[in-house]
Amino acid sequence: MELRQLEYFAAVAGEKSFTRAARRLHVVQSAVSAGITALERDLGVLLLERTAQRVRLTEAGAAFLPEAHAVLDSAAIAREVVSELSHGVHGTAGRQPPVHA
Amino acid sequence: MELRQLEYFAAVAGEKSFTRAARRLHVVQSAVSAGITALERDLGVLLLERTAQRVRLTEAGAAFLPEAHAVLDSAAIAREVVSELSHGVHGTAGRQPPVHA
DNA sequence: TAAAAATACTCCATAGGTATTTTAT
DNA sequence: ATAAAATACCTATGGAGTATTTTTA
Repeated sequence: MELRQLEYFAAVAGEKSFTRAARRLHVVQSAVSAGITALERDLGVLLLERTAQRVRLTEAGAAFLPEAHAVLDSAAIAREVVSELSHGVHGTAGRQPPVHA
Repeated sequence: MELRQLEYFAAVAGEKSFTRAARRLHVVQSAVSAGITALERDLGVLLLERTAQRVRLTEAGAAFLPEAHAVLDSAAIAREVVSELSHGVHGTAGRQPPVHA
């Protein structure tokens, strides 16, 4: 499992399309296809049902999607924490306000 | 940021040693060194202070460590969710009990 | 036939291994 | 002299791109 693959999966699930997801991710459609396939192979389950002109979540995909988002969210927070540190925010009062505040 | 790098970082932080972390991870010491360096370059901060015979967390490293664990934990949960599904657990009652129950 | 996903290929980045060097005790 | 991390080098894997094929509505 790789963070990039989770991003691809979340994008495809959101767009319900490999092609549109690829556009949004600024990569090529075949890269998204390969990434999702690799993730599915790694997990040992199908996440997406590809019926031409429509992409649907499988049961496993539906269960996995919120977890994938959770991983991506925590990764974003991890990055923010050090970013804030190196930008001079040292207090431990609150976490969300990313820029202003 | 990659999950593998977070595993390396967590292991080094836990062992306070690149060499012992490498043993625990079943990879070679230079791989851990390279992985941590890549993570530090990606984040733009030093995470570990290497003084011969001792590895210490920097301030940024100390702040990052619990977040790294959070990412790894959520990734493990994501994996479990689909694993449980494909092993016949369909109910949505509770999450923790991984095997028995 | 049109739109979308999969596949075949090529290229390049990088992860990991071995061996060596550097550094501090 | 020892122990540990960094570095140099090599190889293999795989990620992403281009082009093409397959599929189905």
